[in-house]
Amino acid sequence: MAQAAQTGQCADCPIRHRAVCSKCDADELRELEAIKYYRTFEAGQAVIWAGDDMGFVASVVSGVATLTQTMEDGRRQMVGLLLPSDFIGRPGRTRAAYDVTATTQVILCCFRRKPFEALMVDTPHIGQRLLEMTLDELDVAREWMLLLGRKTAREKIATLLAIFLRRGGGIPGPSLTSREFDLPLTREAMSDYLGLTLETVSRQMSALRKAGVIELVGSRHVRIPDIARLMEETGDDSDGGMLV
Amino acid sequence: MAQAAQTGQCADCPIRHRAVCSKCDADELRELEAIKYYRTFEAGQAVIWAGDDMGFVASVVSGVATLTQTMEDGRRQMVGLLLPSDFIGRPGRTRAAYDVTATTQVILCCFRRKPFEALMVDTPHIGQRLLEMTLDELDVAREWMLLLGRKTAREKIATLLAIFLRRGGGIPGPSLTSREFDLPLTREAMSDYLGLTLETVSRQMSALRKAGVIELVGSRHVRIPDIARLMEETGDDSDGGMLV
DNA sequence: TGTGCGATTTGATCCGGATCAAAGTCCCAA
DNA sequence: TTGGGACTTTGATCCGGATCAAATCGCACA
Repeated sequence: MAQAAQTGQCADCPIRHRAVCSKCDADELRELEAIKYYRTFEAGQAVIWAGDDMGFVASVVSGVATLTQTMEDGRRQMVGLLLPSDFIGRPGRTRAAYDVTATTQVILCCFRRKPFEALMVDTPHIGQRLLEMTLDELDVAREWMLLLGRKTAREKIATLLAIFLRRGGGIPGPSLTSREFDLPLTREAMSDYLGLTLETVSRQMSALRKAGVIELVGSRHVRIPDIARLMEETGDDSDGGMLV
Repeated sequence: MAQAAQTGQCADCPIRHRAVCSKCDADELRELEAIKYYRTFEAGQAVIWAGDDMGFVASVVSGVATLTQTMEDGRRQMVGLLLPSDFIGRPGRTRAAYDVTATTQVILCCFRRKPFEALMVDTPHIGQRLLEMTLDELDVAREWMLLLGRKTAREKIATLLAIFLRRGGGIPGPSLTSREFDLPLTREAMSDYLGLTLETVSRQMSALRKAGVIELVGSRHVRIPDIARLMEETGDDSDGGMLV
């Protein structure tokens, strides 16, 4: 959205700018235009369940959705956090592999699968853009694996807050050292993200509050008085994550 | 390798068949041929370190290598297991993001980056193939996240053994219910894969041995007397993993 | 045939996060 | 304005896996 605003183009649908057409070439956009439609989901609503037929691919226009995997006995792990401009679905796959759930109101820009795939064949740079995005997602997944496998509960929470900070707004400059925002996830969804229980998430949020790393207004609004201080808690190399 | 043998083509270099050229079209292969070269690494040898300049992309011809991430204090997490036909490197990235290490003798089929990227522009189906492979890797990463976040130590070990079983040989048919193989990883590398300590890996291997789920010949050779029994231990839906 | 060293196993103990339980808070609807 | 329900916090206790420590195995090499 921020980028769209900067270029003055494609204000209503990020996929034009970021997901498919990095140059906004007119001809290809006309094709995409013809097969796109919008859908809105309310907070808590399921977009699709794993195993369901999925006749579309989509780009998140606004709001937050999650990708989760569930084991037979109910253990759950989030495997994707979908923020505006993120892509949902995969060409060539007709059944959803994961549960997709809106955690806030979400607007999706959908493309029917078949025409989208046909368009990809004719338009190499849609495929190129999708490759770039998928490689970025793979990097995200690998950072996430380090978090799940090796970080402590406290580091996990700090890292998640840093991720919201990074993805929610611009990159903080030297003059901007504090930030505040609303958490788009419940404590339970945070626990699904981090591989913890919701009680541990709550306890560690309290611990970070008591340590002065964060301030809480209600349970969902967070203020970070000192971003550098938060980054120290993540276990990551100093501001490595913020520089990418 | 198995597939290459089946088609009777591309016996020496899997990238021809699986990584880049799913059809083995002659013209494109000639181009690839011109920029490819082989490198061999011994067990334990580093292929490249995170942050190093990386002038090539490559396909694993034989052997096993790993992708690992390390935190400042030494905590380590494996984020990729590279088996024959897997691809290393990413177009457009000049510095390695992860440590790559050979865990057995490894032969790589390398392509110098620049010519490879140039070739990708002219040859859409190389890009398409790479997109498919990257999407598959993303699915692997997401399964791995579920393992790291939610599985018990015993389930983790059983899952890893099942992964070796699946990727090491063909898909077991109804008549083939047992299998044996050499572990390509040390206990320590297994612990880096699973987000455990090496002591826990060793203990759980012993536990599975005592329970009759596996048999050990020395510490590295494993026999699985009953694959279905092993699958029960993984925590996954019954044989879901074997059917893909 | 030792000898030394890395890899592995096993034992004892500790601790971080899970589990079980009970309040507390907030918000919406009647 | 109050009652109910979802979400969150906090407390008490437990337990799986980490940590610290010490054998044991296996093998290349003198």
